[in-house]
Amino acid sequence: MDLEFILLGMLHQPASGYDLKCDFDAGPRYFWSAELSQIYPALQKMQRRGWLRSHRQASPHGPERRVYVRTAKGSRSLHAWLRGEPVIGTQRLAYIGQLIFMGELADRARTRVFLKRLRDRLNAMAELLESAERGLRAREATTPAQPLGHQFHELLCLRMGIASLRAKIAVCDEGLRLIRRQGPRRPGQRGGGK
Amino acid sequence: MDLEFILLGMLHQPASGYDLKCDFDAGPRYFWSAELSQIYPALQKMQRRGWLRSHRQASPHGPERRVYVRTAKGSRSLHAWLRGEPVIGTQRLAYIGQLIFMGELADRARTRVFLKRLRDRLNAMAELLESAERGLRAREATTPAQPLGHQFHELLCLRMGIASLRAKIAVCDEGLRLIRRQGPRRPGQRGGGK
DNA sequence: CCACGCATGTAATAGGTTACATGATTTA
DNA sequence: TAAATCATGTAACCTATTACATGCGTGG
Repeated sequence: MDLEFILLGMLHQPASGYDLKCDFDAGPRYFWSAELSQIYPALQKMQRRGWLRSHRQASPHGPERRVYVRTAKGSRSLHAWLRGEPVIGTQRLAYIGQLIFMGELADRARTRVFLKRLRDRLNAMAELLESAERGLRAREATTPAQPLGHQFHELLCLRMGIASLRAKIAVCDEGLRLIRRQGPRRPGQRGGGK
Repeated sequence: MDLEFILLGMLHQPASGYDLKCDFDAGPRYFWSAELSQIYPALQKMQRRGWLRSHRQASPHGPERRVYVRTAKGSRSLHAWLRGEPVIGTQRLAYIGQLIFMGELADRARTRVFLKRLRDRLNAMAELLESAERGLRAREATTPAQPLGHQFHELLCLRMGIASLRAKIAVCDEGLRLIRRQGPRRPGQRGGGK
């Protein structure tokens, strides 16, 4: 259900299924993702329900496109969702599970490598969002935009993603510092040194 | 697949499907969740694969329990997963979608209410994790534990969750401040005043 | 001509939630 | 005795990923 509302939101201007997939992959949509094989049937279903209209359109680069347009009914559905309670949704952060259970290996070198790799991954995501933020700020400088309009909301979302990632990265670094402070011991070696 | 490894990790000591479900609901497992109807078949499948053994055991509180124990083969599988790359997994944060598209409503009172509610929800989760952290630190004070053992890893995970939530809450507050600074205008009213 | 990007779809499978069926023990 | 907690499971459904099928247009 939520996917449909998100597609509805992304259709503030007409777009094809392919366009929407590109939007999902474009980084700022870090909070959700979907495959084409999920998007196409969803759009068809939404059209049957009267939330969208569509028409075929020639493409300059390839085969004919099917462009979807949101109807008034679709807008009403979206707005009802927006006015509702915040939908928390689900997280499946397998890396947290790996980190919790990694104590079992009792191998601080492993934990160190893991934390470094995790930090790198999180950092790469953060940099993506940060470049999107810079892009948004640049657009803001040229076009004035209304005081608390779309750009304000998009900026908040980006900052939330960035802040969350940076906070996690800081905890990785904290963990790495603690390991370093304990000195380089291999598994099997028993502790005792200050 | 990841669910199975997480169950394997949770089975560092023998447990029933019901026990594991309680663990998932107990907060510290904020990063993942599963229903009983998913857990029971998963355990059966893992037993068929030789990762677990199980035996029936009378319960003092109700019907007979089926208690699962991890085998050496199960431990090897888990450890291979732990030594592998960090698994990023998926997020489906519908509330970020709501916030992005909320610009369309052009109703700052709505955005304000939404941000307040979101902050409250995130705060409730953070408090849950913080109480788990206090509990862990209390246990740490009594039992010494090895330098970088299970408690170290669990603490890192808790801190990561807490830090991420607190960072998001700070962005909510930042958004609320910006809205307040713009003064209380209703939708339809056009901006302009400094 | 082949690889790549553009473009739309279906089929098979895996992962996850909600609803249902059953029954024991404890507590109000 | 009714409700709550403990306990295990299946069935139906929804959501999501991977694999497959098709075909246009551009550039090497």
